Amino acid sequence: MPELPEVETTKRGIAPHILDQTIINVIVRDRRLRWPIPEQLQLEATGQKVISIKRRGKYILIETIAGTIILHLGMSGNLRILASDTPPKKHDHVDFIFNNNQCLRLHDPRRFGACLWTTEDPLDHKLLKDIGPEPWDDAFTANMLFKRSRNRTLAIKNFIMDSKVVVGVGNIYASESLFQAGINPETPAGKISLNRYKKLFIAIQKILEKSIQQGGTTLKDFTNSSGQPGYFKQELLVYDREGKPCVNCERPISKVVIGQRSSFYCNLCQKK
DNA sequence: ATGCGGACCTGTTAGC
DNA sequence: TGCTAACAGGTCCGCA
Repeated sequence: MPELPEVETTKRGIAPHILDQTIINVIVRDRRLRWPIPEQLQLEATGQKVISIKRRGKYILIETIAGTIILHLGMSGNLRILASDTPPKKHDHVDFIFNNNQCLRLHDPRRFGACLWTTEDPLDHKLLKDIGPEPWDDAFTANMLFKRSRNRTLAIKNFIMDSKVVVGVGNIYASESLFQAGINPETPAGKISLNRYKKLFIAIQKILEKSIQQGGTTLKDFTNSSGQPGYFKQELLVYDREGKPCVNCERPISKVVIGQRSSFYCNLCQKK
């Protein structure tokens, strides 16, 4: 479900409800996520006040003095702010109950998500320490993409989806940014010129920004922390538009599987 | 080091 | 209508 814009939308939605609030209870109903929810989380987060809510890549970090809750929504997760007495539904894995009577609830049917606890600097955590720059970091540039891609043979789509290269470009926005940049998704990353990487760099930033403004993309079931959908779907130019006319040339949009993921592109507007 | 494929899951939809 | 197969927004890990 969530790519970076959806995670950012979620973060912005929950932050005002839980910042400076104290966690009075952590209710774990189903520990089974990508990794089991640690018991230490319940023991050590209970009684702690939230001092900041951050996002790094697709991870949401809820910081307290004692440690940090690391959340990942995986493919199907969402976080909701609810009244603390709202009855749980299927796949509601964990509730954080706050002193203001609010409940932050993690729901994740496919269980690819994560809910972890660290007492170290979360950026040093195993899952976070080696990930690449944010799309708006100074470290993320066209030049960096160009240099890092030299001698790489993998498809450009897989290259930009590699979280060690840049975080936050998931399957939807990878297709969209490559369309915007006029690059065929199967092009070997190492064969793309600096000029084309400049276009791609701009496209990635622009698309992610725009999607965040629209509250993310709802394909079927993404909702923000209040249960509202995102509106970026109406701006998708190629994703899930196989056979429909290209907005530039009206040729039907093609679909190809790259790295086991569906990829959409215009065979005329996007060159290898 | 790089690149690929499998693995982890459930729910929904497409197709017979 | 009902069964089955394919597919879905992520990403870690092991192997060649």
